[in-house]
Amino acid sequence: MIRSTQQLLWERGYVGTSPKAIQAAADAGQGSMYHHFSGKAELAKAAIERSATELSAAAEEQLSAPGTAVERIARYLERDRQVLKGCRIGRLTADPDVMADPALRAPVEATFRRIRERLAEILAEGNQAGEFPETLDPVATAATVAAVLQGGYVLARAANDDEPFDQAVRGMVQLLQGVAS
Amino acid sequence: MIRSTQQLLWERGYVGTSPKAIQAAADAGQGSMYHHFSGKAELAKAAIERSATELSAAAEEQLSAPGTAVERIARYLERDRQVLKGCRIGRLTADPDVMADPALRAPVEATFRRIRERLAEILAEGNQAGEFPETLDPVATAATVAAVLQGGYVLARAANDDEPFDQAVRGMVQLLQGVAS
DNA sequence: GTCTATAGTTAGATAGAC
DNA sequence: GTCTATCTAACTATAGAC
Repeated sequence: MIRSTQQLLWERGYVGTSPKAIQAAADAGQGSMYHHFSGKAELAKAAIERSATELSAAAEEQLSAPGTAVERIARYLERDRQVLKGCRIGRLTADPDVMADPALRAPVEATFRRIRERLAEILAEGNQAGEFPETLDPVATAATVAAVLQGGYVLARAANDDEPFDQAVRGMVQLLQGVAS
Repeated sequence: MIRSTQQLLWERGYVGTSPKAIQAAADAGQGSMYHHFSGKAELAKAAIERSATELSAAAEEQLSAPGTAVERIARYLERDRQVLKGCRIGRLTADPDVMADPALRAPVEATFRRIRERLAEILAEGNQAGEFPETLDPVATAATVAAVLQGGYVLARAANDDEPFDQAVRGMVQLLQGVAS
């Protein structure tokens, strides 16, 4: 049931996902759903938190791998993704009801904060290893890397084509390699 | 009425915007709305097209200004924006009903295509002026720049704070300056 | 725990008077 | 052109039986 909610939130967002749709997707009755959850918001909270955890784990997989900072970030950016489906967590920022509910926004905020911190850490390591010129700001660059991903999804969905995403990622990797050389 | 629809689409998206809400915002009756428009979709089409036109014009203002490629792009990225409200056009990519309707998706697609092309043009000019190393790919870098903006909005909304947007932009500008030096 | 019935509310639109 | 009345369906939840 949580899994079905995750899927529906990904595809249709919070406003666009009805309890009835969740029940149909999970093959569960209304009574069942309202027995286990107080309502749509609580179910969404569970689903968002699970998606957030899964996403962080997936990111860590590439980011904790060995290699230079640029290599690790490039692997993170270039990992296989379902580009046209967009980011499960990022898309929630477009949902006013999610942003308005602290319980729903918190995991979204935490996920991106963690990813930016992790990227900044890696970039700072690269800095210390002499991989980058000292002028490179790890925190700002980390935000840029995270933004390229989220923005890449937006551009790809607008175009109904993976290409803009792939270009954005390629451009970002080339820039990092450019300043690292 | 179109203006009210633009505003509501910006704040609540297509799924989250009801005809009744539009009428209330525009201080118009139902009869009036359904006289001028066949329904929600047609009204949304008009609103999206107008927002797209306005956005393209605003972008062109910075991009057509004099200066080096990096300067022009930096001015575009750093222009004053209502960051926490997100991008009026970009947020529509999270709306499955907008993406599913070719008439509604078309202006979204066209807007981003135009902006990416315009950025690529400017970067190519910078290349020809010897501003960048030859390895810089104008098309890919243009997608990266556009993505940083869209992703910056996402990060800022998730954090409920402008800062991640500003950091992402700053990181992007520094990278461009870095490869240009 | 799960089911069915019920209920108040809104979404989205049509009809016909003025 | 605009207004009010009306309509069907969906949304979100509660109640109470089993």
